[in-house]
Amino acid sequence: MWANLTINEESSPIILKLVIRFIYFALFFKSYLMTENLVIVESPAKAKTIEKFLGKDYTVVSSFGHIRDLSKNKLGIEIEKGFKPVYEIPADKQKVVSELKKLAAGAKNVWIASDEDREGEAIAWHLIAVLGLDASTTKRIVFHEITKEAIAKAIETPRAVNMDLVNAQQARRLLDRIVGFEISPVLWKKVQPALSAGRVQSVAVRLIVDREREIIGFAPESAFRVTGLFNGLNNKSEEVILKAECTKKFSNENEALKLLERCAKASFAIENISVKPGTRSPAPPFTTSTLQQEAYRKLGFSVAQTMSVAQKLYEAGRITYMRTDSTNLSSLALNTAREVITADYGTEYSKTRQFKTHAKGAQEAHEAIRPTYFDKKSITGNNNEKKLYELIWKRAIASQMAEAKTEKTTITIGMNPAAEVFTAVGEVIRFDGFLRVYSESYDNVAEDDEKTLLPAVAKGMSLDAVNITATQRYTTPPPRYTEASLVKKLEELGIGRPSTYAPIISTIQARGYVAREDRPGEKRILMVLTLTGSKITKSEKTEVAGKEKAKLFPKDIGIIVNDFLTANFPDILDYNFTAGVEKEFDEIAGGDLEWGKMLSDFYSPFHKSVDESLARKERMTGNRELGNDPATGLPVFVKMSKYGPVVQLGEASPGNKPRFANLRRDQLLETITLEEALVLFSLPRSLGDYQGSEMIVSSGKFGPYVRHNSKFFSLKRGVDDPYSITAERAIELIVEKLEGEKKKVINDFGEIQVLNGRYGPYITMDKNNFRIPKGTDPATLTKEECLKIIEKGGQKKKSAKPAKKK
DNA sequence: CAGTGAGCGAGCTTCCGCTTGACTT
Repeated sequence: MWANLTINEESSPIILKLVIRFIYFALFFKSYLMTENLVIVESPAKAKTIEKFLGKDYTVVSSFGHIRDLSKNKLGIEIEKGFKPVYEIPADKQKVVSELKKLAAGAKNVWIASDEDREGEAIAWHLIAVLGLDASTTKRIVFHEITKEAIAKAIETPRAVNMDLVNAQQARRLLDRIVGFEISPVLWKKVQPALSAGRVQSVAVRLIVDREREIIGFAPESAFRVTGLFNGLNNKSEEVILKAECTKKFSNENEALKLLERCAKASFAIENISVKPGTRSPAPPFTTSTLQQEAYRKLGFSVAQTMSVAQKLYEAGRITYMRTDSTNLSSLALNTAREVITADYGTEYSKTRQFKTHAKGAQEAHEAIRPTYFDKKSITGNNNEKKLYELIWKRAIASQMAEAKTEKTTITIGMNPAAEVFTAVGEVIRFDGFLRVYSESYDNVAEDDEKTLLPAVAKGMSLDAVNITATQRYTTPPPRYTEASLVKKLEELGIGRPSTYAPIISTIQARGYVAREDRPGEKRILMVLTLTGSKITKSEKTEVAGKEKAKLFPKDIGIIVNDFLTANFPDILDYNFTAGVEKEFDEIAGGDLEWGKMLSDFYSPFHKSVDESLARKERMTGNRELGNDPATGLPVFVKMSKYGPVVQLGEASPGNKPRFANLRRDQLLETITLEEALVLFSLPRSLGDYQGSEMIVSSGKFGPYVRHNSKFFSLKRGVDDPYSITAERAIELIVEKLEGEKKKVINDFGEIQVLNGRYGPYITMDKNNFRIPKGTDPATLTKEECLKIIEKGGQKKKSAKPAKKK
């Protein structure tokens, strides 16, 4: 859009200024006078592309998504007037709207080309209303792919706005507003201020809380897994080595020992060899959700990071739209993919196919995510952009390639006298097909599950056991969600949309309901029995269990809110609630249900439970009594205080303030024990003297610290623990920080200092920092030179601090 | 830069889905 041209007039010479003004003027007139046809789409990048296809008679502009919404701070629904919505133009949309109004007034025809889904139809309807267009002459057009043919076809077949679809959107919007704006205030009263609830976020939190409880309740069981290493001579007299696993697992050490004893006296031979051909098919091209999952697994991107990199690629014209639930590819894409595959890999590698979209509630307004031009294997850009682009390219290309042909071989080794059998499974790829380009990653793949090529052996061949090992294995609880696996689960449940997956993840963290955390895990001892020759030895092995990296953990406030909501609003917290209302939205869209009726049927029972939950007196604090402190005999409680989860020693009474201590990050009100709680009262504690002053370790506003000589030294997160830190380690921290501070000072002129900072050397005076010009050696700067730099830098606007949220 | 933790009451918080820039260090 011309208004988005950013040329800095101030810094240009006068002649250039005039030229720039002329260009603005010309563009202004082009839009006003010469526009036969004004086409409005949702995204500015899309507008740019389409304008190229449509030629000079068309001006294509963007609405930047929705232009009107329910009022920001009030409910915005007149419930007693049959759920009449009160729409407003948000402050940040005023400018777009007034520009669109001007353009529309000067155009002969207005074409509205918002997406062909519920939201897009509503955008079209709002545009007609807000821009004051004539609904009977405004042309509503749609296309699912941005190709010349699709756009030309759309222009030939305009239609009117589909009011049923608009009403389905209004029902969705109002339902979400009612749920969010009626339940959230209940939480402010019953739990804590500034909390929130909603159809989507509350279920997302529930998934994480429910999963955590499964993990808490999980009792690991152990079994013994027996593997053998065999050797023998094949019919070419070559020595072969074969690793095989016993098909049976043994529930205890004694049973495993019994098998090993039998193995010691047994002989082994190959009982059977089975070879089965198989195929593997490529995954569909990316949707938003699968892109987020794979970018997380293969590139380690967070969900938000994936979206911001993808946005860059989209704006640069490298990929198609990145917020989509469709696996569809345009016929143009199918053809160019085929050409690239045939040219690069040969005809036998090409297999053109279209994938069906399985996602629940998919609206398929766009194509799948794919490269705009398949012949571009890589692009210029920063590293992340390159990596994500290549991932998208490979996935889309692979989706149009032939299946891989595999051969799975299973060798069965029998014992004589017969007891158990061992099997070795190997897989070879006979034709790589799409695997030549791309193989999909999966969550939670067992590390020793890899299948390899097996040696050439024949049925009946006798084998010797080099060794046979029985290793204790523990069952593992269901995995905690990562950002990406949560998105996958939400999509399966039909909850949330491609444009909201990333915001959902950030909302539930911003509210403090869940947090992305690591856990070091705990060492666990495994029993190992080994048979070598005829001797059985017993040994131990350790493994780390429960180690977590960047997983979503529920926090106490999330658990309390979740329990309150599931108790008071079970229907809305039901995993199938969205699926149910989506069905009704579909009925509204099909003209089979009146949207006002749907809302009123929902509202009466819902509003009743809002009133009932408010009427109950008690507040939710997660209060739990753990027992009595053996030292003082006082009762020990845990609960959610105004500032977070605490343990409390003794009851509060007039004149007696009980002791409080914060829970640690990795503790929950629900699971903390009396012993663990009592440890929390051991802070602040003395670590003895260092250089004649006492070291006191405690935990403050910014986490645990050591205080020495009235200076503070933070403990290292994930390394040090205030309850167990030793004096030696504390001294290390003190020395390290003091030395670092020494290095930080390059030159000290009193009120002016030259310092080494995170972003390199800088000058500081009166708490204001100034950048040192490139090419200047900071060590040689004199006080006068520093003053000059400060004077120059002082002219720049003092940067306003970002608004602080408390 | 290194606590708070009760209760009262003013005034504030909040939803989901479409879209991009703002904004720093």
